[in-house]
Amino acid sequence: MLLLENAGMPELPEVETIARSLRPALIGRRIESAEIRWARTIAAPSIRRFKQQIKGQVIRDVGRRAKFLHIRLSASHLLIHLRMSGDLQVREGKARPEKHDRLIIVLSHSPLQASSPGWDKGGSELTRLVFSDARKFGRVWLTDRVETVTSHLGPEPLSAAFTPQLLYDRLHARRRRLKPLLLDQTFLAGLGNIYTDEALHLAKLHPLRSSETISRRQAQNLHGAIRSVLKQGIRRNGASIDWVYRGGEFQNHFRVYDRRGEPCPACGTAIKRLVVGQRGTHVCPRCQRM
DNA sequence: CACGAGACCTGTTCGC
DNA sequence: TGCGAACAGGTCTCGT
Repeated sequence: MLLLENAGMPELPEVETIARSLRPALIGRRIESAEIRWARTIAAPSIRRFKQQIKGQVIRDVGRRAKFLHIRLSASHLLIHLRMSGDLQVREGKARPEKHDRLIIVLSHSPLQASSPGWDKGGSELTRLVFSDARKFGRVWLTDRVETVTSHLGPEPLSAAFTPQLLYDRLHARRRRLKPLLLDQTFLAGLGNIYTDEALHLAKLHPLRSSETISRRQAQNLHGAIRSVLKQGIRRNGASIDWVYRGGEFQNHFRVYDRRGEPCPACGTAIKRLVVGQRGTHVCPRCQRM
């Protein structure tokens, strides 16, 4: 039995990593059926229509928009948000469903695409795309128009449209503390708790700084820092910590996140943990002053 | 508009 | 060892 496991978690680099690993395994496969094991996982449409509409569609591409996984089908789009504990796996073979499996999509095996030659010669083995999610926060949409789900999102931080000037303008259009603002997906789409802390430290900005006080120079630094930490995260296949561990290794390169009491990589001062907007927040008290 | 608290959920780790 | 508290990568809604 082949298991294609992923870094099951939430921020942009992790979702990008998952999209890249799933793409070759899924493109060209046909959906035979869908089994929903936790009803609330399906955000839209109704479970009945979801099952009915997804059946028979062919997977054309796998990509990402912000933290949404975007699976383009022949006649519609499957959008998946992993939230806190979601994970996507391609499973081959007939193992029993696991405890946290919330949605199981049965795929027909295309003989031209056998992922492991010599295995599964007859194409009789089942292949499944499984959405597992211990905390049940994750959501899945099946829709004709991607924008019905993603229209509220701000700019993609790695796109050409996201410029230092744009960031500066958006920061000055608001009067909010930097950390919650960067986590706000309508302001910028893709950052989560880890990469926000990392970017603010790299830019030497305090998470409580008010957005309209940021200078052009600081906005430029923040812009560079955001792109830098996201690219690094992708290069390292995302971050994996605690019990939701999978393949990434960016956790071995954190500057401040989850490093309370450890030395700042820039100046050696002990990292502090505070709570901002109910989220654990990590700062170097020396590098990041108000 | 900005912000805090509470919800939604389960599992692991911490502190006594 | 046991047990409740605290905490977790996200986002939504409500009240101030």
